[in-house]
Amino acid sequence: MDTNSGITYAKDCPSRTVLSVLANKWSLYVLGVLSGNDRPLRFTELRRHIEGVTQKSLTQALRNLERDGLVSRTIHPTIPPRVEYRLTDLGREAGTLTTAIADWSKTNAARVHAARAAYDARLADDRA
Amino acid sequence: MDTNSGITYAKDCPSRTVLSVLANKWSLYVLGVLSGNDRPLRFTELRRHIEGVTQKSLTQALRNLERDGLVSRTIHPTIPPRVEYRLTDLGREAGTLTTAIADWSKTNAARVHAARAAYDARLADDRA
DNA sequence: CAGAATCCTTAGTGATACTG
DNA sequence: CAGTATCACTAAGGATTCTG
Repeated sequence: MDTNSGITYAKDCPSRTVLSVLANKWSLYVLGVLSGNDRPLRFTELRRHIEGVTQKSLTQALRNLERDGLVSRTIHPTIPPRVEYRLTDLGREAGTLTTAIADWSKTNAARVHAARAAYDARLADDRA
Repeated sequence: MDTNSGITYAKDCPSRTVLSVLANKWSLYVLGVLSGNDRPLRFTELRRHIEGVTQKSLTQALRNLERDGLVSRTIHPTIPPRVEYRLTDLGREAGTLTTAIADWSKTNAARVHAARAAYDARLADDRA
């Protein structure tokens, strides 16, 4: 009997595997960008929209998302090659959620940064 | 002029600083657990609810969340010491969003795992 | 263009021991 | 109890080079 009605995240909880993909810096951005565009995007386009991501990290994020069925990858065997990424239905659902987080982050960034500055100031005081 | 109406995540975008905290494995769980309980939780309680987290990682996650004003930390100067963690108003908002993600992960874990298995099987085929 | 492969640096994680 | 401190280790990330 647990008197606590709250949530417990067990090690083998299947949701944790899913969360590990979503709780990733670049995955969040990829979902965000693809959600914001209804047309499929090419690799370099995607990369242009996510400043600071390296080709390696973006490739990896896209592979993980593809693997989990959130993103589909279409290769057009032309020269030069053309690869397009789009959200699957599953990905669109997830995108809605992660976009909500991104939006919240944007509108509350000031509050968070203020809290952070105050915290850091307090720390500096304590050290002095 | 950009013909693309989509989102771009600039390097200096303030939301990215916020996202870096939320896009963290343990932070998500902490917010989830604290959202699920309306009473404040102690360190070890929190840890019991998040299987597999080390004391170091949990401490770090809690510090980051406290720093960003999402979690408040109350020290009761008793012996033995008693430290309680609770969500701030800001944290409660964020918790709603991250809990939505956790819930989605839980209900869709099967679909994701199926996609993953299919992907891995295809890979194995290609290698053969 | 869209990557794969390589090397290298650093950040994250775990285990252990110690403290107010 | 709720941490801090330290060391060892692994995994993630960056820079660069190469290829169909």
